Amino acid sequence: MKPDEKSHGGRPWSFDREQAIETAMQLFWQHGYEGVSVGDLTKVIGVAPPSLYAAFGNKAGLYQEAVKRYEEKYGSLDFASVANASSTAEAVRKLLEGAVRAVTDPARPRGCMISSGMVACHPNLHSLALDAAARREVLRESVANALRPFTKNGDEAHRLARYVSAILQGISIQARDGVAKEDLQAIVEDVVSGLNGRGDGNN
Amino acid sequence: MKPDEKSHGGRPWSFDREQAIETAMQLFWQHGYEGVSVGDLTKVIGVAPPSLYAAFGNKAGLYQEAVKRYEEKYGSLDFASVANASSTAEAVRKLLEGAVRAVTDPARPRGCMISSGMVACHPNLHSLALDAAARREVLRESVANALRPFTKNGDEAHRLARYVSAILQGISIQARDGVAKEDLQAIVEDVVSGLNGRGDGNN
DNA sequence: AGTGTTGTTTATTGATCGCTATGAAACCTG
DNA sequence: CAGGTTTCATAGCGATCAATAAACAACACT
Repeated sequence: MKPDEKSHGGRPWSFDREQAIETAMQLFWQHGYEGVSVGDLTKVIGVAPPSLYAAFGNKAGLYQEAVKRYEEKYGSLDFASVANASSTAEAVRKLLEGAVRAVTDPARPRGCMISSGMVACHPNLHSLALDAAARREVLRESVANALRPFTKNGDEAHRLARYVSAILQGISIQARDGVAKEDLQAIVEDVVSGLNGRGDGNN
Repeated sequence: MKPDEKSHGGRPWSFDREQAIETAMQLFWQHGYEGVSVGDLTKVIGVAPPSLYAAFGNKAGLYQEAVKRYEEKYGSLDFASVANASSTAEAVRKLLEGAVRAVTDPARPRGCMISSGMVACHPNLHSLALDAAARREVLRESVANALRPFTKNGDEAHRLARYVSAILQGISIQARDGVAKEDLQAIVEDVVSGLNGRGDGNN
């Protein structure tokens, strides 16, 4: 059984499941899967190993929950702001400016858990690497969907989305490296000015 | 003493130092520092731990040698081809096309050991992470130098170099994810066409 | 109160981590 | 060959890895 499920009696959980996931997410976000041990997790969460294993199965299970939480609460791009953009360039600017704000938020670990997470790992963790790649693919797909109204066809949307995704990944790595927010915004400016000058009839 | 240094007698090395570094580089390149154990290294290199430690000091020492070798033999961009470019856009195209060729070379691990290496790690390895960030910084600086002749001033070169570096990082991650070479080339096309249309007087 | 259920605590498990002490083996010089 | 030097392979170091067995503690229901 997991915390906060209805039970037929029994000792209550001594820790909040959501808060444990939040804490684990922060650690994995900052140091990666291989950079965080179960010992680190139990120490920071303030709970003994058996409780973690009872709640999440194993380390990978907790990681998956952490990534899920990240996607839901921190990792999503500002697709809403794209809706009322007046051009491709403006739409891309909205997306990228929101991403720059997110990856440089001083209240959070730097970078994006999806765009620059699980880039390389031990062969035993290959399935986790595949999952990470799949999440980047999903992210790219959602970018393509958001940009679709501004493109001639679906192919162009997908192509543009791959370009934008590359920028997101680069911005994420540079944010982790400590690059200043203004420098990341300058990248966005370069992207946008390139799109503006292209003359594709959508600006 | 290290392999291939002149000695006053003694048992010869049973393995070639350069080849050991090459093998280690392949492993670190593919799986990252934390994704490769000393056991993996000794197994693939075909040598017992004490020999590795005698030759390289410790795991991090071998890693540094591996990165050095990577930078010298695999990681450098094609700056020579930039020299005779006729515009900013053409110069950037040369750099990025060379990078796409490199990160998708079927004879090598995918991605770039610098651009998308050591992105996150355990706090104990923080110095290695700093080193990785510094190498990305050096790479960006060399891109700036290469593009300087095509820009109005140094600031513009640095700014453009950061943009190009972000693309390199994105391309590297996507290459690791298995994205097709043509799709990565399409990203380059988008970058170049953006630079061409910008009308900065250098195309 | 008594019973069943569930989570917690404590103390480990076997495996693997990075790394090394020891002594035999293989080379040079004389 | 003998003496000196250096690397080798064996074996194992303490520490940490992810994960768990067993016993205790805290709840709901009867």
